[in-house]
Amino acid sequence: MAGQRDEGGEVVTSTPTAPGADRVAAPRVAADDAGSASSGAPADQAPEPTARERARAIPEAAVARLAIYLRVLSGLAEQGVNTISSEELAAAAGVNSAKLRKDLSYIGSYGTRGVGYDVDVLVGQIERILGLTRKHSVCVVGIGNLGHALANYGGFPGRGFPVAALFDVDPDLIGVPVGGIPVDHVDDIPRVVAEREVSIGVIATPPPAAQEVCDRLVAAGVQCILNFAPVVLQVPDDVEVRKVDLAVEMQILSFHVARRADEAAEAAGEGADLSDVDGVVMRR
Amino acid sequence: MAGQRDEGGEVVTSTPTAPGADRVAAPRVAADDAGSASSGAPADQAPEPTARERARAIPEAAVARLAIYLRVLSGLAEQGVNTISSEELAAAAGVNSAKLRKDLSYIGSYGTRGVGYDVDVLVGQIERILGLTRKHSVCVVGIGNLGHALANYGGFPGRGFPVAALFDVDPDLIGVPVGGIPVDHVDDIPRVVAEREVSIGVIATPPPAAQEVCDRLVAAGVQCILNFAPVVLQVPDDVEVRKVDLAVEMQILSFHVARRADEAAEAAGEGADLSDVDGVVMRR
DNA sequence: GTATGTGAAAAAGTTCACAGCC
DNA sequence: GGCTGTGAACTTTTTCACATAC
Repeated sequence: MAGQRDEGGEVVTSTPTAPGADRVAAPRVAADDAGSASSGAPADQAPEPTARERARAIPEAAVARLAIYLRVLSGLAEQGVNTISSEELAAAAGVNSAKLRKDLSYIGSYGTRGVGYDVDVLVGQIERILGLTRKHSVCVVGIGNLGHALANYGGFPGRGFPVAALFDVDPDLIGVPVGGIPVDHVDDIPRVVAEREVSIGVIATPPPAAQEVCDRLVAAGVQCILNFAPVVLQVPDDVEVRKVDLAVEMQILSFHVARRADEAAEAAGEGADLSDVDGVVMRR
Repeated sequence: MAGQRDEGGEVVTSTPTAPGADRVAAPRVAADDAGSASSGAPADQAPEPTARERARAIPEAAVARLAIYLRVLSGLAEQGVNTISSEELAAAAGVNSAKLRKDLSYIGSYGTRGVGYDVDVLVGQIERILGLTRKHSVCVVGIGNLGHALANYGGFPGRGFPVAALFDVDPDLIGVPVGGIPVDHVDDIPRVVAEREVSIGVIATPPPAAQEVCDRLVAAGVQCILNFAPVVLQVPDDVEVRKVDLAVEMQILSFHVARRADEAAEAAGEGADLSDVDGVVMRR
C-alpha cells in the first residue's frame, strides 16, 4: 500500500498545439517512400525504437518516478544488491508494482521474467534516459539564505550537476567565495554563463527580482530553470521551468489538515446519526 | 500560451480502496447539524454545499493551482485591483482560462458573468478552502544549511505557518536560537510537538535520519509532513507527506535537456529524409 | 456584448490481469 | 512456480464549446 503520487514543479514548454501528438510517433507525410528509408533515422516502418524517439514517448509523470527509482536502485547497488523484482523495487519507491513495470517499460525491456531486474543494468539505463551521462553545469542566482544552502551542496544532488557559477546583486557579496565559488554580479550573467557553459539556472532571489533574472538567464541561453521564487515565471516556449514552491506545499498540506478535520467532524456527525438509528444515544 | 503544469510533492494518504469514491459527495443523511454553519462566510445558504463536502471533491491537482491563484490574487489586491477576468487571472497564473474557471468552480460560484471575479472575494474563498483561516504551527527537524534557511524564513511563506519548534541531534546546536527559536533535541519531539501544538513537520535532515525522524513525528501526532530529504518515507495511511526533491527536479530538467538535444538531432535527420523524398540525394 | 460556469469530449495517467518467458 | 511486459479497462485531469446570466 502506501500509494504515492509524485510529480513536481511546473513545465512550461513547447505545449504542442496538436494535443496528444506528443505520444504519437512522428506523423510526417503519409506517403512513405518505402524503400528509400535512409539509414539515419528510420522513424516509422522500421521498429528500432531509438532512444531518441523513446524519450519523447515517456510520460512526464513517469520521468519524475524514474528519478526516484534511480535513487533507490543506487542505494541498493551500494548495498551489494544485484537483482530486484518489480514488487520489491516498487515497495521501496512507494509505488505499486504495475506502475513501476509500466514506467520501466517506457525505457525498454531490461528485466528477466521469473527473475527480476539487474540493478546495475537498470541504473545505467535510467541514467542514460535521464541524460545523466552528461554533466550539466548549474548556476545559482540569489545568494541569500537559500542560495547559500544550495551553493553549499557543492555539486548538486548526486553529482552530475556541478555548480559552476553564483550570482547576486549585493556588492558585498561579489567576489566572496561561497561553497568554493566566488559570487559574480548578475550583470555578468551573459559572459559567465557562456564561458562556463551553464545549462541549468537556479533562481533563489526575492520574488520581485525573479522575472528579470529569469529573462537574463534566458537571454544568456539557459533553457532549463529551477525556480524557488514564489512567482509564476513567464518564459518562451522553448524554455523549461520547474518550480519548488514552499508556500504552495504548505498550503496544500493545510488543505489536507482542514479536510481531515472536516472529515472527522463529519464522521462524528455520522456516528451520532447512526447511534440514533441504533437507538443508542451516547456518542463515542 | 505558456501552458503550465503544476503539482508537487508526494501524497501518501488514505488511498480510498474504492476508487472514485473520492469525488462523490458524502452520502450522509440529510440531517446536517445546522447550527455548525461557520458564521464568517454563509456560502449558498439554500442547498448549502457545505465547504466540508466540497473540499472533498476538489481534485488534488486543482488544490495546488488554487494556492497559486491565491498568491497572484493577493498581489493584485495589494496593487488595488478589484476585479479580474478568468482570462487575465489565468494568464498571470500561467494556466489556460478554462482550467482556471473549472478550478474555481470547485470552490463555488463567486464570479459575475459578463464582469469577472471580485479579487477580495476570491482571496477569501480560496483561503477558506485551503484552511488558511487557521494557523498551522510548523516544526523543522534538521538544522543544517537548509534547516537554517527554512527557520530563518521566520514564519513560513505568507504567514499563517509560524515556526514553533526546531530540532536537531547536534549537542552544539541545542538551545541555540535560530531565527529566534531555540533548537531542541529530537528526543524532545513528543513533548514539544504536543506542547506547541505543531501540526506540520518539516524534515531537513540528512537522508539516513529522515525515516526515523518521520516515525517520531508521526508518533508525536503530526499528520502532515514536508520532506526535503531525498528518501521515500514510509508512513501510515493517515499521514500526508509531500516532498521537495532537488535531485529529482534536476534530473527531470536533465531529461528535458537531453530530449531537446535529441529532437534537434532528429530534426536534422528528418531534413535529410525529406531531401531524399524530394529527389535530392545529398543530405544537409 | 461579455465572461462565467459546466456538461460533454478528449487526453493523460493508473491499475488490472494475463500471456509469455524464464 | 515466479515475474516481466503490455493490451485493455478504468480513473483522473484537461480542454472544448456553449447555454446562462449579467
